Amino acid sequence: MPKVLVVDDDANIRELVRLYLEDEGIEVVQKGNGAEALEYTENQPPDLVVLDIMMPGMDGWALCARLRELGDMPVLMITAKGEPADRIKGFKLGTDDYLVKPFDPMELALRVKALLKRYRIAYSQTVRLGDLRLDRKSYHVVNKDGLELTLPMKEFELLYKLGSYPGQLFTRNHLIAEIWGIDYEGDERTVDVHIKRLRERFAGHDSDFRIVTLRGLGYRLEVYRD
Amino acid sequence: MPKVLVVDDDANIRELVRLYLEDEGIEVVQKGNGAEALEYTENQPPDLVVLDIMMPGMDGWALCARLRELGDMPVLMITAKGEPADRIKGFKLGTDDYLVKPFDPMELALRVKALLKRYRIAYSQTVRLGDLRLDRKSYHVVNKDGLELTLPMKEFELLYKLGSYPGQLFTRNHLIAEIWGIDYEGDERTVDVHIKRLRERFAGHDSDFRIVTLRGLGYRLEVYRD
DNA sequence: GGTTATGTTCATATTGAGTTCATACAGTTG
DNA sequence: CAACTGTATGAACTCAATATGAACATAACC
Repeated sequence: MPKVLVVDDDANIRELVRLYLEDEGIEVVQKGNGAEALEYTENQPPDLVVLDIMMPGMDGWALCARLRELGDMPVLMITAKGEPADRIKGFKLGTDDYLVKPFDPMELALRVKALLKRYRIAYSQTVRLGDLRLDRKSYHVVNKDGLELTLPMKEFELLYKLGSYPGQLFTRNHLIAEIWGIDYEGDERTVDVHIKRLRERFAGHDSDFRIVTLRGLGYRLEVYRD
Repeated sequence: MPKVLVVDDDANIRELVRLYLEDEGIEVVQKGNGAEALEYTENQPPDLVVLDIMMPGMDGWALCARLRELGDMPVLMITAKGEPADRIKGFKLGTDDYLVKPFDPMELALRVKALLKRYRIAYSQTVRLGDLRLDRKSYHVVNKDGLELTLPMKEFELLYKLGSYPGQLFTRNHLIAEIWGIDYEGDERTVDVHIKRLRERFAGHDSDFRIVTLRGLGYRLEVYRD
């Protein structure tokens, strides 16, 4: 899950951006000023920065350069200035893309995704399991013939998680922490039940994968074909 | 109906682009080389140009500049080169957006639409749902037989939004942000009520679509026929 | 002003995803 | 091959999320 740092003094805009990016399965961290953004980036550099160039008492261009020194990540600029001169200056400094206010948040999301893709930052909305495709946008499982299957949320998340790292072992705790949240208080056996349901759901489809139990350890998904 | 000129030496790519743009209600004119593109533009300048920068025996950048002299329309560049230097050059010449080959034609269509919107080029916003057509200009829903149905604004916006991205999941938050505005303070359940009204409104018409609930997630519109 | 159309809120009914539980089964170990 | 431990499974149960009907509020219209 890629992490995007959004730097803007306007909390409304930050929230707007967060909403749209999170819908795309992108983690969003918000900072309201350059100092906080720099401090955060020093410790935990994000994968990409969305930066409003016009913030009070701050040189956005300098901030951009400093951020890139720290993390060397792509930066998408937001600017209210539409003058070509400014845009060019931004690009010279190494901005990777820009948007002019007021912008369509959907377009922002599209551009962020395009940047992540261009910079090959691990990010995929979809997971492929043989002929199956898990689409996180629609929570659909689609097979090659276009047959669709809608899974309940937990089942989908579980299969998606397992399928994201085929062959890798996941302990119940790990799965619970990822899907149910770190503060889940319920029974570990719940995972078993969802695994069971996934298994029987894909039993007839002479599957492209199977979920293997590692006794005493957890589960692992194995893909047959590719 | 906006008109877009597509300039590329590869007829396959031109066709691909045409297909996707026409689906969006955009008229497409194709030219295979710069000379033809210039000649056409002199007489009937299009609203926007999609231009492949890498064509044999031709300086794409010069062509871009010449086209803009003639019509001063936005230009979307397609390029196989990903180097920053080239991108900057493109932007200096006044390119408004660009895509790197190989590109997702859907994304191209999205960007073209965004550009048209940004440049306030009249663009009838319609969405097709099977035999239904949602016309955002009149807030009318028209079926194949020409029967019209005027929806209340919120219902229309909701159906329009869902129908713009069929199959895609929309959270309530997302829908509220888009339709009611980011600072809407009201109840999330309001969305449910409008969904319900849409459902019963189109219940009898053995519909072209249906709105599916994804429990815990949101809603999704599914189209049956096309 | 009266009337209708639209939008929102609220109370209640309904659903089904998620969880728990009891039991059966399977793998492991001495 | 017991005895034990971990997992599978079917079914019951729970409860939050959604659907729904209706009241209410507000804007548009005549």
